Amino acid sequence: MRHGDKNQPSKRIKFSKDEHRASTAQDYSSHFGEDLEDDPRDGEGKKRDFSKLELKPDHMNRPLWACADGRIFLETFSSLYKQAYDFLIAIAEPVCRPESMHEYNLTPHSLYAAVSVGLETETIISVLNKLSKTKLPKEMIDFIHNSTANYGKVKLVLKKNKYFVESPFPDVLKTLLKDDVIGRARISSEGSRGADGFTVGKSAVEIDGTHEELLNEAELAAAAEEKETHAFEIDPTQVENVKQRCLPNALNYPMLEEYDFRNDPVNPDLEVELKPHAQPRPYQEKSLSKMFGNGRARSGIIVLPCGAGKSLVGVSAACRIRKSCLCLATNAVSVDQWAFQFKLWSTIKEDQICRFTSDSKERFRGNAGVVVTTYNMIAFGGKRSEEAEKIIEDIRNREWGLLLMDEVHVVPAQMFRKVIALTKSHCKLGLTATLVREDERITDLNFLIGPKLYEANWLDLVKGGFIANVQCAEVWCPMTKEFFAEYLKKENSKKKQALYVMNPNKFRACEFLIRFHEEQRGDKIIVFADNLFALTEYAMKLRKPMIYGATSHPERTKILEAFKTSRDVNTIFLSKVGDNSIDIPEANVIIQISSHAGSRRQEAQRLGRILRAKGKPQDRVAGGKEEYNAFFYSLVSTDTQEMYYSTKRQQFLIDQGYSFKVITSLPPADTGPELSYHHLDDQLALLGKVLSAGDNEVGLEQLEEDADDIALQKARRSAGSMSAMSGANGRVYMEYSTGKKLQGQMKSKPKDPAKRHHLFKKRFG
DNA sequence: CACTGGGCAA
DNA sequence: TAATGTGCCCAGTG
Repeated sequence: MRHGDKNQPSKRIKFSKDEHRASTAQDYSSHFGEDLEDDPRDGEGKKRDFSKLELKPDHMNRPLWACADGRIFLETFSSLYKQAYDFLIAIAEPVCRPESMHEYNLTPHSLYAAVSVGLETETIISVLNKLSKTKLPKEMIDFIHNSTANYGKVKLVLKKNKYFVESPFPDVLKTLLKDDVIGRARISSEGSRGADGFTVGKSAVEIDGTHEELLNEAELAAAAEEKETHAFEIDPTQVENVKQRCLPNALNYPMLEEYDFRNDPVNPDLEVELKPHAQPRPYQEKSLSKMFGNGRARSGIIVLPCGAGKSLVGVSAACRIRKSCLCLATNAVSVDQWAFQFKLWSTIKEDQICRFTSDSKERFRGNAGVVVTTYNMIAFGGKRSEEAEKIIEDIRNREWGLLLMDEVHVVPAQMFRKVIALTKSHCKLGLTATLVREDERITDLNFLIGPKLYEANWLDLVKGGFIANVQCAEVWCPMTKEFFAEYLKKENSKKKQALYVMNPNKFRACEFLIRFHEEQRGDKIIVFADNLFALTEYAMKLRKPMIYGATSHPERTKILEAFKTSRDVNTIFLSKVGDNSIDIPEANVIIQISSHAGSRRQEAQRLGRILRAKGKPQDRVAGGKEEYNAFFYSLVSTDTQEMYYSTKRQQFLIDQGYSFKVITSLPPADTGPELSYHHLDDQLALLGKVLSAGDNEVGLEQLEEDADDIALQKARRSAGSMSAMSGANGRVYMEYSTGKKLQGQMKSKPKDPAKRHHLFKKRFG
């Protein structure tokens, strides 16, 4: 293959075949070197005048436009697209990847990531130049030089539970110590000191013969030079701040965090390996090669879409490092799943792995093991149970080979970021599908964890058949006259929301889509509603089961099991409980009726629920044309705030290259009374209900009735009756009040309905 | 074991 | 946009 494409440079190489290509600097140069000659005009003086940029004579063969401000555009129809993509994703931040033209941005952080995975300054410049239609702007070349000049000069090393800033260049350490934050973070320690006051030592450079293929020549050369190192110790609680000060946008000596795990005699080995059936897919292998590219373990972040097998990447990483591993997840369900994944993919024994959550406090036997727990458990600030206290002490005092962080986009949060300082790890690997937040903190991950090591392109994985091919659609539902009139009257955004979510036309579109997918295609459908009033109204009216926060665990399991196995249960309604960590591989259709404002992460996460590949790749290509096997509908009431939010929400997926088809004609015009709310009377009744829903001023009688209703419903659900869930008794579920006291009551199941009723009387009577 | 309350995140 | 609503976590209670 490698030799074959030399002769056919214009032929697009298949995704799976070139996964391992171009993963080192040499590969990039040699590959492009064969296709394109260096621009002969490179020696000339660089032109500053941007408007007079000249195209190279053979610009047609080159896919890039590089701008002086750091933006880079890639023509996706170029014969060199695939290789250029691999290169760009390594050195630049993808801004937007629509069908024919991608936009990337060269930033100090993206270049930090590039050099972190082994690319050298000159390689970056020469490959860019070869791919560019024009001579590279001088500004860009200077920018690359400046950004990468100090790379690799400083390391952060963990030794015997102490953190050291290490460098072969004592002058660099002096420079760093001039910084206030770093100066204050320094701890003077005893031991051998050099003339500069730094600890002097030799860095262990031993190359494992069996893994030489992982090391390229440049890295070997660099390793050979590394004879003497100087170091100073820093306060473990200041590691985060020190790393931040060293970043490209500050002192510009980004610290390398690598774990030479093969030469760590201090920490006991963990005897595990991958099972033979654990065969990483090409992109998983590629992720791992970025992490382990030079035979050591680099800290950083790997971004793979939902359903693409992030856990195998995590488990593989743990199996390569073969030291104790602390795995963090966002909730208890995830903790169970991770423990399961470790047992599924690796040879880990039952007593080497343990879960640490509020109701499962296990300890592993032996010197090394895997602990799976939650961010909450580590960061918890309150008083701990005695047992938890003991375990947490052990976790804090231990030196972890790998800190594996699931859903790593949560780590910048005030509370969760503490886990980095509270635990001592040689290597940190963060995994996520959605590296976005609606605040500005996502860039903090650069110093909290490390650079982004790899990011898969969703559409490439779709083409490879690894994730489902989803048709995304935004369904425009005009507001009914009456609902719109009320919408315009209301000041309160909450009431406005209630109106556009409950728009009868939206309900009818939803009902139509459910029927269509259930009856015509035999699909399995999830309907998402962020808002509990809408969720219950829709679910009751359509007689479908629903799961929300207060749904008990046995009940959830029962509903999911029915959805999975029963031909009669093909649609379930989920509140935002379904956004994360409920695993529903059967579903292939999503209908969103209400969402959390402009949350891009939620939108992507929900889409992720149906990304798990359905069927075999070959089944999904009909006549050479791609066929959709999953559907994602966003129902939007036109001319309302929802339109604005919807656009915002979609941005992440648009940036991944997805496009949303707009549907304006659902349900079809000739649809009549077979769908709900056909008659104006019904619509007006619904309107009345919606309008009173947001009211705190609910009469006493109403409250009492509600309390009864709620109690009855909950009792039925606890008794496990599916018919109650689906509203088969046909009675109105409940009026909804946002009154604080009532809400408190609604959340939980009263033990004795009669008594509860009495309490209500007391409270409000 | 089921439920409560305080705290946190998106 | 700010404020809000929803869900999950932990520990403590009977």
